[in-house]
Amino acid sequence: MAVHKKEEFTQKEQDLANFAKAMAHPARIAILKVLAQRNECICGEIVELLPLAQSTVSQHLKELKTAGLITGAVDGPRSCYCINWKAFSTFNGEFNFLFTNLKIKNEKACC
Amino acid sequence: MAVHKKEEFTQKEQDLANFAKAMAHPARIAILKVLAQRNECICGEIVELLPLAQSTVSQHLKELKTAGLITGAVDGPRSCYCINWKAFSTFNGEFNFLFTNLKIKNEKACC
DNA sequence: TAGTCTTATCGTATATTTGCGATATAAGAT
DNA sequence: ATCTTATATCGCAAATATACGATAAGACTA
Repeated sequence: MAVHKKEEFTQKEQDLANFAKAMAHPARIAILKVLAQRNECICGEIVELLPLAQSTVSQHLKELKTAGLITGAVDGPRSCYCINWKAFSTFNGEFNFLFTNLKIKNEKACC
Repeated sequence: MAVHKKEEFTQKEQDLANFAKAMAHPARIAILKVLAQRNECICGEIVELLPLAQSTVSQHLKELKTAGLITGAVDGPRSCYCINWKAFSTFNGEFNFLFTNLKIKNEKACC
């Protein structure tokens, strides 16, 4: 039964969904906010700001990195993460293409 | 252990995460696309377009409705769904506030 | 009333996510 | 070499999500 059928949708649909999924947790939104507000990269300082254990934050960072929303580099004994702005603008473009542009064509919702 | 700590984040972080979560599946992206492309409301026609069972599509529609991304109205023996454009523009605004605007302040990522 | 059509919900199996502590890893300091 | 510090990964438990078939609910039709 529970065989996930995600691969039966188009690549763009999957990409958008994956991007959204990476942001689908308040902890990851909070991490992105921290990274966006600092020009320099942040490492375990994020752990101090969040109500989560270090291992959990590390896991969230990994998910964000895997999804391509952030970049990461090892800097000696610490790790440095930054927002991947390019990925965000790609997402924003795709998102707007799918929805915001179509809004202009449509007039009113019927319900 | 696995006590979800979502409620320990700000309301805006939770709202954004919930919105993203509603879009975090290609089937729901596909449903939104269908709804966005038609001026009139669609009902079980969506089932024909997706590689999923009727009950599964109904479940996805319920999630989208619960998250506020779409509106739904019962029209006799069939149900009618429409994109909630207002919710999308709210999300877009919040999203841009958090990330796109901050991008201007920042110059270059360090990694 | 009975039949049909459309949609929602229930029950269930499986997969994935979330979270933590414990432990491993890796680099700099003593 | 050992200690410390910072981060990643492993292993586990609990919570959620995904999907389907079966069934219920509601509204038209005959």
